[in-house]
Amino acid sequence: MRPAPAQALRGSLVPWYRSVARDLPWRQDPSPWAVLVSETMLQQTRVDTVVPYFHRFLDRFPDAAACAAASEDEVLGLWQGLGYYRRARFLHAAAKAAQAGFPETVQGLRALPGVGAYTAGAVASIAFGIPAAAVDGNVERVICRVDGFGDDPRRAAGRRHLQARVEAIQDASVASEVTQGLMELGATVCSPQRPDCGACPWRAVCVARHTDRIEALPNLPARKKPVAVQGTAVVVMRGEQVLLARRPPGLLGGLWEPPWQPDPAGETAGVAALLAARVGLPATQDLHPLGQVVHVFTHRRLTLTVWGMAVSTDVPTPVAPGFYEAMAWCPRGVPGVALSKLAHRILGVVGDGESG
DNA sequence: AAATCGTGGAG
DNA sequence: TCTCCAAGATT
Repeated sequence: MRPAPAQALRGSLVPWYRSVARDLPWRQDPSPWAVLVSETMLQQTRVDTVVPYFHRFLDRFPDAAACAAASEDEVLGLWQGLGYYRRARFLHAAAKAAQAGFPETVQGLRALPGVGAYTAGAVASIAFGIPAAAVDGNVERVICRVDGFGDDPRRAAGRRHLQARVEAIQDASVASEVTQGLMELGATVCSPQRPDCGACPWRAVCVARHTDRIEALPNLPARKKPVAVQGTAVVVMRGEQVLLARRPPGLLGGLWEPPWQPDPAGETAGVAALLAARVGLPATQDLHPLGQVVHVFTHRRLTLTVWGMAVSTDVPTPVAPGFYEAMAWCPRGVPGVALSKLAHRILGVVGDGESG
């Protein structure tokens, strides 16, 4: 069995998409800015998770100019809890870059910060009707299966193959429908496990289905498990205020949190006092253990021992030591800065102690 | 090429 | 509880 002609795939895909397309918020107003925001938020993130963030973000920033005029802290504030926070900083930078004129070509879009091959193709096709390929995880899976493509689609040769195949399926008259139809098919029918082949517009021509390789494709390398890391956090209270620190670019970059650090070589003893001293706080004999927090990132499984400490109200704001960009005393209830889920969990340990 | 970078839902 | 992994980009 040979792969189906691109024209035949397009011909059955587009009518199918028009008949089943979900009513998603970014499909109501496919303006370039709204599409860029949605595509950025949707990177490695589920639709159901993104929807409320998308509404809040576009409500505050209806266009790129509004976002460009805002502070990075405010943009991060609208992103808190969504993860992969670098996306928010990139989007903010892209909004500023777009003040010179929103790019209307694949090349121009690709030059925006945080916009890679997929996002450039998605915005070009959905917002501008350009017949560009947008190969995300859904499209990768759908194409590998319909073609019975057994190579690793993430390697350079595989990526080129998928890119060319989708470009062949594309057409200027239905560019948006092809891009969204391919993703809709992967998201709602051709799922990673137990795909609903009976509902697939391509069931008659799917090579994987006819050779019983549906579950085996796409042929992806096994992913690695997160590495276990131990660390120590310090929650310093000054009356009703808690000490928060702003992280540098990288992990949770730009977000605020109670200070923490990985334990050096598995040593836990004295790390809390060391951390407090580094932050420039007075006598640390008040330090007491409050509990533990476990937080799993994509590549790290972090177990933090949380210590508590109270200082008098005349203690000034500590000087940010090396790692952190800044420190501040913030109201514990409504800090007013962007916090990660990890930070919330650390602060939650204090709440648990008080209520229990 | 391989690491890095969050979070939560589903099975 | 454990595994998988989701509309990726960058270095």
